Amino acid sequence: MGNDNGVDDQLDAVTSVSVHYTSTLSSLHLRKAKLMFFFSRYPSSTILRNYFPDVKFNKANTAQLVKWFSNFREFFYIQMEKFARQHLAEGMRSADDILVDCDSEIFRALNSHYNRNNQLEIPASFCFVIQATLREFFKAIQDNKDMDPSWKKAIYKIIARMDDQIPEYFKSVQWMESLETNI
DNA sequence: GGCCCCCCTG
DNA sequence: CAGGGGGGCC
Repeated sequence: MGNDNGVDDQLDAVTSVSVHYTSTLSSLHLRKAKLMFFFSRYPSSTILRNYFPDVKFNKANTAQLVKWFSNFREFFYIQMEKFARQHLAEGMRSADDILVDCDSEIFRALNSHYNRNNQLEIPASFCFVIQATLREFFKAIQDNKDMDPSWKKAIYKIIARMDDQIPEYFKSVQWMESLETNI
C-alpha cells in the first residue's frame, strides 16, 4: 500500500515539517480531543482518524480515543441534567426561559473542563447546543419523562444531530503542538 | 464476530 | 479517564 509504518518521520503534506508518528495517545492529544468536543459530540472513528494525522492507529488506540469522547459526553450530560433540575427547583416554568451564552454558569463549568487554559475561542454554536440540550432535559423532567429508565435516549438522539464541522486547522500537527506552549 | 454506545465503577 | 459489562446493529 506504500504505507511505511516503520518510518518515524515523514513529510506533513500541509506544513512540510517532519512529523513524529506515534501509536501512543499523549496528554496533548487528549487536550486537543477536548477542544474538538466543542464542535462535535459524536465524531465517528473515521473522522477521528483523519483529525489525528500524527497517530498510527490500531484497534486499541482507536477504542481509547472513541472512549474519550464517550467520557466527554457523560460529563456533558451530567452537567446538563444537574442544571436543568436546578432551574426547575428555582421555579422556572418554561424551557424557553433558558438562555445560554458565554457568561452563563453552565458555560463556565464546561469550559473549565474541556478548555482549562482557554486555548480556544469557543464557537457560538456550542452555546446553542448547550442551550438546546438544557431545554430538552428541562422539558423531559418537567413532563416526568425521567420516570422512564431510558428517557435520555431521545435527548441523545437530538443532540447527536447537532454536530458541527471540526475546523481544518485541528489537523495541523504544528497547531496541536502549539497547545503545549500555551500553558 | 466487530463496532459503537451507554452504564457503572474506581 | 480507564475497565468491564450489557445491548443494539450490520
